[in-house]
Order: sequence, then C-alpha cells, then structure tokens
Amino acid sequence: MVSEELSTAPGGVLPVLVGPTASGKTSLALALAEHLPIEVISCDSVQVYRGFDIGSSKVTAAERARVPHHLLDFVSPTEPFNAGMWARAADQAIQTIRAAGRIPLVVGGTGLYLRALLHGLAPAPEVPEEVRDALEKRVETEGLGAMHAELMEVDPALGKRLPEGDRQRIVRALAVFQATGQRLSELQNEHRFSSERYSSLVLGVTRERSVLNARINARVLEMVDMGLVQEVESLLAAGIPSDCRPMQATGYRQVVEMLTAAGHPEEWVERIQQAHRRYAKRQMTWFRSLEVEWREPDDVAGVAERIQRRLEES
RNA sequence: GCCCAGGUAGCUCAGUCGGUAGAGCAGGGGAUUGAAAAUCCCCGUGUCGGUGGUUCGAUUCCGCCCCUGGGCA
Repeated sequence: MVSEELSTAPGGVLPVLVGPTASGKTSLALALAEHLPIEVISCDSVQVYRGFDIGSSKVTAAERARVPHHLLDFVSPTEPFNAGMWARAADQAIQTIRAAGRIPLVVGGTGLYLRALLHGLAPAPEVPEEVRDALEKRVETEGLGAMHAELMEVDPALGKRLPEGDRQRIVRALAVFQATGQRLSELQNEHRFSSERYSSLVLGVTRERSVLNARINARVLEMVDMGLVQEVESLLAAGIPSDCRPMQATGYRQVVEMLTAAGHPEEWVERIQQAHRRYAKRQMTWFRSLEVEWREPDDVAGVAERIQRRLEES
C-alpha cells in the first residue's frame, strides 16, 4: 500500500513512439537505432511478463542484441503489477539510459501506462489484494448493482460517473475507500493529469484501417505458426494459472478457452484476429486523445531528424 | 417439368391483421487515474429478389419471372 508519488520531473525531452498493434512501431524503432543512439523502453502491459513472448509480439533476442530494450520480462505472471509500478520502472530506465549518454525512446501502445508516465497518477494508493478479492466475492454474492449502490453512498461523484456495469472501476473505487477512507473521486479531482512529468515528443504511426486489419490478421497467423498454442501450453504446464493477469490478455485468453473448451473450439484463430482488431481500435481512441504527431511508418530518416531536432531545442 | 419452403442490414433471422421495418452477430465511435491487451458506454435506411396488378397507399395481398434449398418425376 506504500506508494511513492509520481511527481518528480526529470529534465530533457522524452521521445515517445505510439501506434496500434501491428502498425510497425517496432521496425521503425529498430531502424531508428541506425540513426540515433537510442535504447527502447517498451510501454506494453503484457510484454513486461516473463514467458509471454509470442502472443505479445515481443522483440527477439537478435533484435535486442542490436538495440537495447528495457521493461521487458521483468515481472512474474503471478505477481501483482500496475501502471504506477510501470511508470516508476520507466523513470528508472530513463535515468539509466540518460546517464549512459544515450537516448531513451518509449515505444508502445498501452495508453494508461503512457499517461501515468507523462502525467503521473492520482495520489491514490495501491490497494491490498485481499481487499479487492473480498469485494470481488461480494460482487458474486450481492451483485454488481448492490456494489454500485454502495459506491453511490460513499462516493456519489464517482458513482454517478461510472456505469453500473463497470465492475472493475466500481470495485477499485470501493477498495480505495475501504483501505484509506478517502474518496477516489476527490483524489482524482486533485490530480487530473494536469502536470507534465516529462516534456515529451509523442510521435505516432498507424495505417489505413483495412491495411492495419490485414497486417493484424497476418501477424496472428504468424503467432500461431511460431507456436502460440505451445507457448500457452507450456506456461500452463509450468504452473502459471490460467486466470492470471496476462492470460486474460488478447490472444492468450482465446487460446486458453480453446484448450479448455469442452465443445468444438472452431474458428479460434479468427477469434484471436478479431480480438486484436478490436484492441487496435481501442488503442486508437487513446492516441486520438493524445497530442500525437503522426508519421509514416517507413519514414525512418524523417522521424530520426524530428527527434534529433527536438532534443537539440531543449 | 411439377410440388413445397425461402429470398428483409455485411451475416443469421424476426416482423409488418396493408400506413416504407428491428434483434443478435459483424462493424464503427467514445470513455479510460495502480487489473488497462483489462473494464465499460453509445451507434441499425436497408431499391424488404424483380416486375405487373388490386388499393388513397404494397415490403406485406394476388399474378408472372428470377434465384436458393428440399421433395417428386
């Protein structure tokens, strides 16, 4: 429940590269390394986990040998992890890279993590798992409606804002109140992502929707060829529970369902492709709300120059 | 060739006792404050197969034609 606040603002411009899944971020980042002394900080909520490689399109060992990557494989799949922890780890990585005289480049598509890094999070604590588990049980026995009603009692502002179906946020808000006696809405209102923790340059790449969809479909097929199912099977065999965080992620969840389905798991590949397409759509919603400077995915020289120029300005 | 059942949204279908239509899925948009690849919210005009007829009015009733599936020859 201890939380160092995310408030320090280290100097220097922080370049960031965003884009939906399969848009070509990784190749662009790798190519950029030919022009600039960059090290990549992965901003990805699944790639942080050890063993979740194929399904999360993690860069290969060979690629990592070419360009140093940070914040990959540093969390155990069963360990609690969250945006605040990621942002703190990213702060560290940025410092380390800068201390070595190199350029940190944040690359990824996890909107909340990026926001947490650039603007911090409300001074709300992490809540003990037990508190949340207890609330989850109550959702099962008493129903979500009752939980929402309770939230209306303790934190009406947030209760009004949250739809009755938003189980995750309702539980979170109640958990914060139980653990600290503070209303999450008040903590959030003080914060509002108003401060800039870094002066950043956010560049983005994407593709026309139909092209992106085709790339996503192809990439999922590649994952299957590379052994996505075997990856999941061996993780499960190694004792990683099927209900842990990363097993809920796009693609992994569908494979788990396919492996455990009693009926006929037909068309599971299509379902994974569809899940990724939908994910890309949600990612785009994050990026549209950011101030993103959009670039062509193959414009390596142009992007390198833009980053260079911005770093010199500061 | 004859008989039957269908032809309505991208798909599967519902429906209109005659007043030009709506669900699921697909798809799209949005939200997002320590689970975020998570969790949630919103969005349904389409020659109702074609064409004639009856009618003030036809996607709906009638005739013919076309297409699909099934049955009989």
